[in-house]
Amino acid sequence: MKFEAVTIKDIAKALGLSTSTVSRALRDSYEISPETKKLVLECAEKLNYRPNPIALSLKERKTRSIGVIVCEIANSFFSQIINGIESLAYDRGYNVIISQSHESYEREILDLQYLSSRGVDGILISVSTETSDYEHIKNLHQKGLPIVLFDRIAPGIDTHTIIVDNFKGTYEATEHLIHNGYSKIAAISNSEFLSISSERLAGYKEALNSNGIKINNDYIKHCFYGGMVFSEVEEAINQLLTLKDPPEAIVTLSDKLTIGSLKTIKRRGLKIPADIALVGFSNSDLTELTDPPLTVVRQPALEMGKAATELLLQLIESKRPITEFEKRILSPEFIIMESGKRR
Amino acid sequence: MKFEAVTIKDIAKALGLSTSTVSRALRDSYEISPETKKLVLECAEKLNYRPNPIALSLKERKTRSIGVIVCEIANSFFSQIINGIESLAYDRGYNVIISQSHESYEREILDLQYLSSRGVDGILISVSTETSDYEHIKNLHQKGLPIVLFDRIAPGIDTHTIIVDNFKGTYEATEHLIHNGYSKIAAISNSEFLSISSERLAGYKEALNSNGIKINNDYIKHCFYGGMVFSEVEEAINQLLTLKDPPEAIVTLSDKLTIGSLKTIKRRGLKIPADIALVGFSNSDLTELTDPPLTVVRQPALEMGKAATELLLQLIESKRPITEFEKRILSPEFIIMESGKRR
DNA sequence: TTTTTTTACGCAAACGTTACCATTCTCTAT
DNA sequence: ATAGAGAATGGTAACGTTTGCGTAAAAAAA
Repeated sequence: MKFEAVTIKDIAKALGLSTSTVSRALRDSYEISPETKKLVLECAEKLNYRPNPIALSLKERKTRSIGVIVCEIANSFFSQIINGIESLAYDRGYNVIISQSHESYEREILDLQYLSSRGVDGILISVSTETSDYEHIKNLHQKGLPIVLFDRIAPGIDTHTIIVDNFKGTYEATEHLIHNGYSKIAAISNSEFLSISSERLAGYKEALNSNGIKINNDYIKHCFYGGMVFSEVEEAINQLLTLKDPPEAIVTLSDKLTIGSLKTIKRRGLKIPADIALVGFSNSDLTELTDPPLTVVRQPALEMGKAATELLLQLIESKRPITEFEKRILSPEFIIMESGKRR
Repeated sequence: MKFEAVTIKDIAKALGLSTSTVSRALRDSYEISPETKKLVLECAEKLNYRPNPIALSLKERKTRSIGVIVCEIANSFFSQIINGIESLAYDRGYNVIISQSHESYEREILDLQYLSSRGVDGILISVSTETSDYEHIKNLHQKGLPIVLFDRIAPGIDTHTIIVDNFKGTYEATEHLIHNGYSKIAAISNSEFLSISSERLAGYKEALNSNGIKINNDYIKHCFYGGMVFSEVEEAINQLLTLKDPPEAIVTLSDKLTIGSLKTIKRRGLKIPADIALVGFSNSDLTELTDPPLTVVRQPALEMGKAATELLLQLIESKRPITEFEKRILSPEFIIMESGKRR
């Protein structure tokens, strides 16, 4: 059923040449006479010859494709990242193969195995929330497969990493609330395992600290699945609001948590920021349209995707082994709207 | 730099067998004795053998990968679709290779060429807004490459298609406005070339018609880039609002148009629905949180992705040529909130 | 015992391409 | 004249796998 492609052999046969000559002519080798080259090129054009990338892959042991593993595609932040990845990969002639971990450790292992066995030239990965053991990644990396980590970093792997300044993000968000007169500020974070969680929480704590506010551990909630399970967020908010001394403001440390919190708070009939203030990470393009418009920390997702791809291709295409690794940190954008304003 | 994979040869050498025997043992051929099979299997396990899919692809002329072309990944609707595609493809052992057309005809041609030359087994495509000539798709399809069209259909191509009941979507949305007392209802649509545009506009017109409202062509606006260019939407809204007899409600016929319109209307300081009502297509997960909560037509994107993949794999894996094609139409969901309520 | 059948395996070609080595000419310099 | 160099091309192996065909040995039938 599949259509027959024109091969180098067909050209050779048509012209009465050998395949080696044709191959060399196509690659513009100095060994081939100009006339033959012209003949071959014309014939190739006429027959609409397209080199077979699979055959090339087999020979060169390169596939010109890169694998991407994220928890979820249908998430503004990650889809924007993928947009960046795809756009740069496209320019450089690489395919992008997408895999989702759905926040599952097992699935992440399978994805990784699958991609590497499919012979991708390199992998971009943002680890799943369940992942606390990084051996599967480390192993593959030690075997020589180029890997670049982005957003959610796996510690102990010697390679390029690219993240946003998470500390700064929450620091600014928290301080914004403090400057607006809040001092009872809670934080809702992703799983404690994730690098982004500790970095972001550190920013939150430091903002409180340097403004002389004592940290209250009851005000810090972790949602293991980062809001992928809505009830988790609901539960966290409920716990916070039923404390004997409930918080007056909440900082949410990831996109889904922000949206989930907003939804929960509104469903409880509370007004933002009158009853409770809310600021958090989000890359949704609707945050300025919500009620109230959300004050958010926005990550430069497109750039992150591009930068990560840039670094990965650098690793892939480098002749000699690279031992110096870059840790690129992009600055988040802090967009002030209404949801964190003074009451 | 790339790690060496274990091949069938390594196993053969280790066991003093021929590669054919090993190959057959691994495929559990009846020609191989149980003892040899056991030996081979154990050895494969021990050496951590993984079959090389590239070599297989070259031999079988199958890559077990499918290509997807959409205008933009960072769009709720399409990222949800891709989520569906990826999940089903994963289950069936296929890779998903993503390409974006960025609503460009040229780019779509390149994407298609690229994917087919990369040897994907089939393609899922939702055409770009610029595309009005479908020869590039038709050609590939006639050469035998399995293609399934979804959402934005290319006419004149004999294959499976999967769409949402676009007519019904706008019909319901428009009628909802009418039932709420509106009769001056405008429509903002994508490019006239797109199949979804005509289908959705037809629903709008029919709803007006069957409720005895005359169609006013000044009330119908087309945004060629479907809201990818924000100013387009702004312009359309401005034109509508400066008519001598301006509309009192707007139906937006795609996700980006809905969001763009909401943004524009709010920026102009108008209240929804008090000053102007707004309902439209959207798959964003934030529409219930906007101010006001948006009444929307939601497409079952995940299902669409799965269904499209299902149909494509059916095409790919079928032994005999398929001549009977399915046109699957899914029902949209109409979610009533505030933005289309009576004033 | 001899012939036939079955069992269990090896050989080699093929998928499309490239790279190394070899071969045939045609010049040029001695 | 003749070795040597250079130009232009062909032959072949290799990448990893499957598969049709061939064949030795063992088992079954005669």
